[in-house]
Amino acid sequence: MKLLNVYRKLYSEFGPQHWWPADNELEVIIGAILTQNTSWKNVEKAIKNLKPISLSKMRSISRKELENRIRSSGFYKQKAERIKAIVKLLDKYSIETLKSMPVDKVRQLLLSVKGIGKETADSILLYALGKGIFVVDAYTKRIFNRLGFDISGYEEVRKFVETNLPANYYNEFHALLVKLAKEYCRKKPNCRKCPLKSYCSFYKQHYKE
DNA sequence: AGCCAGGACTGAG
DNA sequence: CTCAGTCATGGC
Repeated sequence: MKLLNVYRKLYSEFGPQHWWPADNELEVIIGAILTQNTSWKNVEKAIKNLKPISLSKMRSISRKELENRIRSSGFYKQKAERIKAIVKLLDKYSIETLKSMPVDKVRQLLLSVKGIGKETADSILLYALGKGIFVVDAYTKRIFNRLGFDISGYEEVRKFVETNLPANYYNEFHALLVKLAKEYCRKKPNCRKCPLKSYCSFYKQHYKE
């Protein structure tokens, strides 16, 4: 099973996912932090509470108030801290500046912020800054392993996709993998209807008669 | 009533 | 490098 065929199958099944759901780049960046190990539903309320907060207001807002506004997203103390940290970076490098900088350097900058790991950094690079970076998450690794791709490390998986798929597909592909996981992997019975079941080792082991 | 969400950090082995 | 514990709310 070729990776490009996986993409095609998912796209024809689900269509465009319109990621990242946000009104502007700052919202993508904040959202990337808020959604860490948290369902998107819980993040939406937090985003809503932050809507009236512009970037300039974000600098002066007290930590307590920030915590209260994002409480529904869980881990609210760390996340408030992390948002403060990324805003501090944006103080030195504007979003437009980051867009014009080399990918590797921006990735380094993001990873140097406490609370921003690889997935969050790459989400920002791809969905906020429009860089050619593929975002790997737990779903990606799980699905790939079930499809027989024997790779486990974050960078390994990322390189695998980036060498087997055109860069303009990264955006949609990650979104489609999340969609697939939500629809067919998370809830067990749905596994039977999965569009990739004929290639999935998990399906064969648990549901094939 | 648990278990899990569109993770990251820390410490231990 | 892998792995458990921690952080925390809300939906199912």
